[in-house]
Amino acid sequence: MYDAPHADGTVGKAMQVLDQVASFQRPVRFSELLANSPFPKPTLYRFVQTLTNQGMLAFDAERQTYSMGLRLVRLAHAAWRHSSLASVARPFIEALAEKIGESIHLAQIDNGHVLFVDKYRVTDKFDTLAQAGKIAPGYCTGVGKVILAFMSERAQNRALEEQSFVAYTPNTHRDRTTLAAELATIRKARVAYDREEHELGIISIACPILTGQEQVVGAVSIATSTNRYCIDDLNKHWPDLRDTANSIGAQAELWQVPTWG
Amino acid sequence: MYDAPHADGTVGKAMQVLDQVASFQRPVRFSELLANSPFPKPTLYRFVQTLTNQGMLAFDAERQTYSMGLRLVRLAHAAWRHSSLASVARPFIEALAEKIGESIHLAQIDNGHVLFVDKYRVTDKFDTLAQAGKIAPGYCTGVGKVILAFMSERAQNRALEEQSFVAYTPNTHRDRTTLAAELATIRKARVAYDREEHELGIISIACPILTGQEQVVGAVSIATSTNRYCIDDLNKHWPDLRDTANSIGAQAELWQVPTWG
DNA sequence: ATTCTTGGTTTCAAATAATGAAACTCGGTT
DNA sequence: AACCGAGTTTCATTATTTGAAACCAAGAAT
Repeated sequence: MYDAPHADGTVGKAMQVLDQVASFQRPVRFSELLANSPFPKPTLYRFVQTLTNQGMLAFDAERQTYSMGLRLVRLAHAAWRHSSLASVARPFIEALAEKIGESIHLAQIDNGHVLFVDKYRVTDKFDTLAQAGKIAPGYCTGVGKVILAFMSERAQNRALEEQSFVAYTPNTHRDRTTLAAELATIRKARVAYDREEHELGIISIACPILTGQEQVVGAVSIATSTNRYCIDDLNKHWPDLRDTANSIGAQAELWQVPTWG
Repeated sequence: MYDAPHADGTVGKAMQVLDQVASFQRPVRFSELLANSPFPKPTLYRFVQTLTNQGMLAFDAERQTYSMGLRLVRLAHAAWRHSSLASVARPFIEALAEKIGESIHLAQIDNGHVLFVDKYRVTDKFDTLAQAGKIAPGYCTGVGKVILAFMSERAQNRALEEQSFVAYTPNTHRDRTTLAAELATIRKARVAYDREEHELGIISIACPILTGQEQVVGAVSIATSTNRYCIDDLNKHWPDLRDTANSIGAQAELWQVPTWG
């Protein structure tokens, strides 16, 4: 077996339980958790208790179900402001969105996953938490592919290793080889396209957000629907998108210093 | 001393550390944490290590600082959708905002704290994470006071007990007695006002969100600036605000059942 | 150069907390 | 009345956490 996300101590196990609860996309009963848990009944029981006490989980006594706790919202607020690109990126994204009038996505890497940290929709402007925090597969989204393409070889391998390829649409990559080929191309071209690979009717163009030393920290994309535009149309926005990505990258490096103002 | 959020086990302590990092509103060095930590150096060190491994904290090697980790954003996404009123409340808030054209706030209680879970600004519509997750003092905001007023006596006492009164403006309540008097009034009137008690120039009107059994689950408010409107103007919107709050309360109870659709 | 500090990391035996098999409780069956 | 199944508690065993002390590296002071 591979190195696995080996539990570091009790805390690690507890976080594992948190993840498990989150993975059900709905309130969940203890017995359901137990069914796919590596932990024996009393152990799991105590974890769930503790986490509920701590406000990391919420227990609905009425329905005897657990869901994620509000304390997480409080903590995530800080995370979003200090560890995500979103706060730095907002003005740039806003400017870009105003200019071209399409939805803009901002994504980051979280432990191999592509994590959406912000979203600007033309219709209702920023729509953060409803969309942010969502995770998406890396191999079939614009932002995901461009991030993968610019990862270090080591990190890329690790990410691809544990990737299982689900065919969301006829265009979705089905295995590692075809994907690897495209990633190489993307790295050269410095731009990635999603040609209805994740959802039929949705296409996007994505650019990497890089540090001075060419380290990927995230990606921005313009997404649209095929009944409005085609890839070639999106391509016209490439210079703007690239500039936005660069500005965000530059700004991200400058920041951090005055974070404690 | 009072009952304190007594650590339940190792996990509880780790969460305490998370809170501590969040409480600094900026990336923080290990030594700074150590300075106000109840834990001895190696213990704290290991917690911080573990949490970083787990993605609950993020370590900036460059600057040797810790901040909140992105994993929290992912987890909070689920929390927000399943445990907060926000997802249920959105359509109602949106409707109200459209109708009256002022900012709407939605707040909930998280372990005694008033937690903002959503915010709709006229200018840029929803602005969730930038504002949501923020905590605000209960005794000097509209939503806070109305929530306190409708709490059970026990819960209210506990909340007030540990409240320290900071005088943000000349209008802020300075002690428990004057506040208690107003809370009684609020409970009767079923509406609370913030008369520039938290920030000069900002006033608001707030209604409680109640369950069928008159349990507070949160509050909605309309906020505006004194150079646009006065309390009397806000009062004209009271019926609309009350109706919105009631609708949200009703809807919140209906929901939960089909959460797993 | 050499010594002192300060901030961070590691060791290791003792103290503590987590563990899980089994037993128990409590509604709701059969 | 016996029987479930889901949830909860016990308690002796085991594994983890704990923290005093020692260590290390890199600046600052001598």
